Amino acid sequence: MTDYITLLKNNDLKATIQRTSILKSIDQAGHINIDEIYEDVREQHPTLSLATIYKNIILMQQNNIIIEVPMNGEKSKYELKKDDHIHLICQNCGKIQDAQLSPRTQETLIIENFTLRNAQINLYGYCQVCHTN
Amino acid sequence: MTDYITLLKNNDLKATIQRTSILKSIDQAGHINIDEIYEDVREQHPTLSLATIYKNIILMQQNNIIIEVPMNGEKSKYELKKDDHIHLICQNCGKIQDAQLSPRTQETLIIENFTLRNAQINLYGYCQVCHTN
DNA sequence: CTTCATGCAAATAATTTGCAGTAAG
DNA sequence: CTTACTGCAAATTATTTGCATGAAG
Repeated sequence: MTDYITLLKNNDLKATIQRTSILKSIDQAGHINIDEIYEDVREQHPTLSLATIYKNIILMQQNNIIIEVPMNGEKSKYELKKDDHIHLICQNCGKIQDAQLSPRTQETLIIENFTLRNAQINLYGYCQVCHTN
Repeated sequence: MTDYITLLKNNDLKATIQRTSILKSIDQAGHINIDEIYEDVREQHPTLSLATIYKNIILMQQNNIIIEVPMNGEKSKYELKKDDHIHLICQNCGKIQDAQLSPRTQETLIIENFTLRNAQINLYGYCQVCHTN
């Protein structure tokens, strides 16, 4: 269980209810977009505004607490910053699973004349449940 | 040189000036967003409207003529449909280069319990020019 | 000719901003 | 206490829609 308050303070951000709620929502969902966060946090904090979510999503990205996952044909989702990993996105049910970025894959991504800093890998296909149905 | 008219007709789309202009703009740029397409095509066709671009981008995506490339923190870009490839995105100058998706990389992406249909790989880092400066 | 595409203007959705009041440290 | 954060309303930007006119086949 991540300690959201510490996470914020380590980045010199005040630990407000709004911020910990947003982080909790992202953490629990795994991958979630702005509107879904809004719906989610409103259950506990009905006055929490969309503007606050927008402002904080930007701020937390800048502080590298959360990461944007841009999606094909829909709004970006956000996830807590974790070790490098790849996304398995089910084209049927929409579920996103995280998977390891294997050392073998990493090796194959070393490319001439390009200094790699960060690999963003999204695999689209069918998850086990949708595949077998 | 791709023949835009044939490309459109093969998909039962009328080959209008607007559509061929949009395709030409995308083709020449390699990767380009809606606003940039608009600026670009207006040079030759000042009456071509943004609404037409939006409508056609959607249509051409549905017909698999063009592909959306969602970007971190900015509007999606579009490219002509090509064989699978990966993107090398320079975090300094923003340039996007295409690179081969090597057979070795492909092999390493075979993952248990997931039926892969399409791999979207964006590598962020520094291109040769920006790296050496 | 017939059908479908375009361009415009209006509608809607998404995101950002400014600022007075409020809470964190 | 002081500074930074929030919520609201307004502003801005992005995208979609309806419809009369025009062009493609």
